[in-house]
Order: sequence, then C-alpha cells, then structure tokens
Amino acid sequence: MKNLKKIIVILGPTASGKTDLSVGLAKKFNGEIISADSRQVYKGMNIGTGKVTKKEMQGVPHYLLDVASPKKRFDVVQFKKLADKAIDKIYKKKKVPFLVGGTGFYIQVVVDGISIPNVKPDLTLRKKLEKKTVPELYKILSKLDPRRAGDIDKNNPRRLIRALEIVLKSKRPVPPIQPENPGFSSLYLGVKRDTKTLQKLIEKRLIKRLDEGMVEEVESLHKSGVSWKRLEEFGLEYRYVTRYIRGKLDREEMIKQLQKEIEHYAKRQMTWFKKDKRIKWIKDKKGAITAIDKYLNK
RNA sequence: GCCGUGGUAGCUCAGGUAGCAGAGCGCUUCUCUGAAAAAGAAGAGGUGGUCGGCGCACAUCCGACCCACGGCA
Repeated sequence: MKNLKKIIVILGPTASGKTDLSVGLAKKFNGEIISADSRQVYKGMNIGTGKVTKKEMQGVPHYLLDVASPKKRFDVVQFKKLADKAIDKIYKKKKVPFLVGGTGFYIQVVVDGISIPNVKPDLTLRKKLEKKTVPELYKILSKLDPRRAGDIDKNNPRRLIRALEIVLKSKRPVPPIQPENPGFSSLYLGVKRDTKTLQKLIEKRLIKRLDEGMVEEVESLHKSGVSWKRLEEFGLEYRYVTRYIRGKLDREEMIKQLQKEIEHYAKRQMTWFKKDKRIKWIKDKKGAITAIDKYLNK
C-alpha cells in the first residue's frame, strides 16, 4: 500500500479553527490546500466567508478559492472537476493534498467519488416545475421513477425538481448512487468543539467580521452587480447583512439572528459529519500531527 | 386605594357557548444524487397564577387572593 496516493481531509463545523490548523499542518507535511467551502469559491466574498488571507497562507498554495463569480452559479459538479484537477496537480509536485473545509457534500463528492447524474440544470424547466405543488411533483415522480420516489424526501421541492429534471431530460430513471474508486486513500480528521465553546467562537468571530467591514463587503458586492436576491441566497452573513442594509433589520436584530443562524449551521454540519465513522476526531494540533505522521508513513 | 387589562410550553402569544391543551420562535434529533451557508423532516417540553365554589366534567363559569402593566386618585 505504500505507493497508493494519499489525501488528508480536515473538516469540522464553522469557526472551529480549520484554517489555522490546516496551514500549520500543510507546512509541516509538505502539503498544499484545497478549500472545500461552497462560498469561498466566489470572488469578493472574503470577510463573510472567513477566507484565508495571503498572509495567513504563509506561502502554502491554496486551491478552489476565488474560482467563480458570485453573479454566476457554482455547484458541486464544478467543484469536483476543479478539485480533481487540483489534486492531480499537487501529486505531480510530489506534495500532499489537504482537503479542508466545512461543506460536507463537496468533500464527499471528491473523496468518495460520488458521480452525479450527467444532466445539467435547466432553469427554464425548474421554473416550470416550481409552479407545481410539492404533492404534485411527488406524484409525477412516483409515476416516472418509482425507485427514486421511494427514497426521496417527498416534502423537499428542490430534491423533487432535480429528480424530475434528470428523468425528463435523460429520459431514464435516476441512477442509484454508486461510489467509484477515487484513486487515492484518505485520512479524515475532524475538528470538534463543544457547543458552548463553539458558540463563543462564533460570537467573537462575528463581531470581528463586522469590525473588518463585512457590511461594506456586502454593499460593494451589490454595487458590482450582485442582486439582493442572490446575496440572500448565499445565506448566513450575506443574507442577514443584506437584510440589515435594506433596513429590514436593525443592527442588533441582525447580530442576534445571524448568531443563531450560524449556530444552526454548525449543528447541521455536525449532523452531516457525525455519521461518517471514518472521521478521526482530534483535540488539538498535536493529535493531528500524530495521526498524519502515522498515516503517511504507513 | 379605586378602575381597567392581562397571567396558557424556555420566549412571544392564539384559542376558549365547559368535553383528549395550540401556533411561531427556541431546544433536541435527523435527511441529503448538478442551489448544500441551500432545501427539507421528526421529536421533547404545560398540575393553563394560587386557593375555594358550581358541574358528570372546568384552562374555560363564579368568588377571593397574589403578580404584572396602564389609567385615576
């Protein structure tokens, strides 16, 4: 197994300190970092996403940051394509890829080689389907693809519409999930914090972001042509700061609601991560170093 | 002191001609096939301010008291 390619995954909820940790580890283990964050891919979204600064990178190359315009759609498939490319590139340099981030879905798709049905989003079709009620959508899907209808969340319009999109455009049922061999083995390290600590970290970070000009960042994104609707879509900071700028919330309410929202998000992330038994939860940098050391020299 | 209004879930409150106690938020748990910071689901929480009365039965009707808020003195 010595020649098998290896990748190190570092994941955890927001505000748990992944960025800091990963730069240190990458430096130590001759690594380069691929960000697995669904919002840090966008240009101009820096403070609100907690993107590493040039200085914080300490010379460690980072991939998958600023690869998309916030005016355009970006999704898992694009992420996978770019991440696979970055991984190759890092191997060619004889370095170790560190996949670091909090977007579980993105990580899963890269590391487990989940292949997503090759049917491009069709916005016109989606718009049309959106007019139907959720039970209607489910009924149609049940007819066209009973298998998928059987395991889908039948209350979730977004899922139903995508399933129908696949069926209608490809003229065949949604294929069952089949993980493919990604061509490398992975070590999963999770950064965990107890709830109280995480809440405090989130709070501190939120104040810091406001001081650093988060509101101005959102204003400038809007000035550069990103619609309010789009900004709301990004969620968390971008959603609530937008509401504040537009006068729908006062500053105090914004902070309060945003804090709660981020806490919820962190919890959702943990729900995702918890079920993955491959993750080795580490306490500190030392624990991470020991684990990586052992893994790389196996 | 008098008058009025209110006291129902952790919070904000619905309802109530007596018949198994509700919502939103929060909390807990969960789902995830091209939006994933998105989109969804489930669950746990109540001696209905206190005491007494009438009733087969009271959160609901009657009385007293306590507490909060507003007005008058």
